[in-house]
Amino acid sequence: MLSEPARLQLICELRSSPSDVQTLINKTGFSQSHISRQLSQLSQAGLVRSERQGQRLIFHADDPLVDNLCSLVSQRLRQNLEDKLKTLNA
Amino acid sequence: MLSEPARLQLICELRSSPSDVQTLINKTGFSQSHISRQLSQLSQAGLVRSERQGQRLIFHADDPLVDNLCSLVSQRLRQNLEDKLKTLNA
DNA sequence: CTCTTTTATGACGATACACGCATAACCGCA
DNA sequence: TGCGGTTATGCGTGTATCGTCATAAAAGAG
Repeated sequence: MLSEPARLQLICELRSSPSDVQTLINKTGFSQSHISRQLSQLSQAGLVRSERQGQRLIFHADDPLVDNLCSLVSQRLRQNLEDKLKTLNA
Repeated sequence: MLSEPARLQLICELRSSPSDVQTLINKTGFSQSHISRQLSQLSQAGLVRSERQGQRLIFHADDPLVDNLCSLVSQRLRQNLEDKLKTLNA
């Protein structure tokens, strides 16, 4: 799920603040249909849930699993970059 | 890296035991060139390292990051399946 | 140095899927 | 129930990348 840039971007937006599809369209520039499809996948994977608020659906992404995965990977990326810097400076 | 079935399979084999490319060919059925390419990607990502032993390269996959990621995801998958079972039984 | 074995790479077909358009299905509201 | 606005889906296209074959490059053995 997180290996697809669009999905990752969507889930990042949703983690910073739950929002409806229109907001996601504005923030990401993707088409409505594309966003809807990706959200459907994320929802089926349990990484996103939706809650109706009046006419629209508000999507949430409050699964701690994503936090854990991201911190592991980002930590590794940081370390890799630091190593490359060191070899450049040497 | 782990989202690609071939790469995931390769890294799983390597985690159970370090081996050379010929062994990986036998175990996975992929072509030599394909395995070489995927190993190159995995190596660039730091998930695999190679060590020469006589004529051949022995590839290792002893990065704890993979363990951590896999345990997180497998735990979630297990939970999801259990939930589905419960809703089926109910 | 040459030969042989092992690994890496260029080229290319096949396939999967991202992405948008058009449209259908859905749902709250009057 | 009909309407307006929101989300889902069928379909087509384009692109990335998987995977193989042929071949080059690399490195140990003789």
